[in-house]
Amino acid sequence: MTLTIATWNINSVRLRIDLVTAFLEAHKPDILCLQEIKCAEANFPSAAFTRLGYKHQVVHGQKGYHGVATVSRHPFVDAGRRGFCGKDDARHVHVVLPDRDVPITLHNFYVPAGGDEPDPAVNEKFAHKLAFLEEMKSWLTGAETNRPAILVGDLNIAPLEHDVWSHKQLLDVVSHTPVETNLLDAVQQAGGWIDAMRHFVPADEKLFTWWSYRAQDWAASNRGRRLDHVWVTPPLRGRLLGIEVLREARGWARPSDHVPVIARIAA
DNA sequence: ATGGCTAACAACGTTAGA
Repeated sequence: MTLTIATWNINSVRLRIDLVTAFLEAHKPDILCLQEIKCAEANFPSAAFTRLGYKHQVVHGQKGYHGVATVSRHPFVDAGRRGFCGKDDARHVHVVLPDRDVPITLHNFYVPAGGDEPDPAVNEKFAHKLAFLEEMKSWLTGAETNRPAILVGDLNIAPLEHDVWSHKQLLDVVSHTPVETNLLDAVQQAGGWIDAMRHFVPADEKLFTWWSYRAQDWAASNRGRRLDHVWVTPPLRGRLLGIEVLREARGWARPSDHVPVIARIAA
């Protein structure tokens, strides 16, 4: 038995609902975690998911931008959401999945992008991003490490050299600056999280999940970044079966700039 | 080195993405 979990920054779930349903029909994950749904909860296209069997839905949305949702074919034991940095800007939701003995907690995150200037003194969006990560580090520490847990989402940081098309050229670019990559590493260490994507793909191999809309030819220039992540705690390490990055989705009609990442776990 | 694109909305420019 396999538990299949997909994560995808969809960049408007209403605009791209047909892409989402095509993806679900083709890949049939048990659970799909979406980021940047860009709608209020009342406007979430709930029926389209229910029609395909994803009737268990937890949505943390707001009008216009950000927003996350986790939809599933199987019921949740529990669910919740958390506001970070004293805001309720719809960047997190979690669900609890029944498992063999101890239930699995599944976090779905949309970390702030951080704006253009990588200096918290002059750019409050970057300061917010760093504060958000600090809060993640404190909150996800300790207890989680010994429990089965999964953390997915758009973390808006490409931590390793080969998570970007050019390490040197992106060292000063928000998403790959040392202050961000060091802080993300601290979040990971604090919770004992394992990078499930790099568990399967060697660190010296390029691995991207996002390609800018601004490229003339995204596939030819291939100036991507790995901004989307799947982490698991040690109790799930031995149950990791594989990771798939659906690169082809970037070439679909009117695509998101992010592609789905699919994780398979022995159930 | 720069510019390049896409989406939402009490919308036709602004804010946000990264």
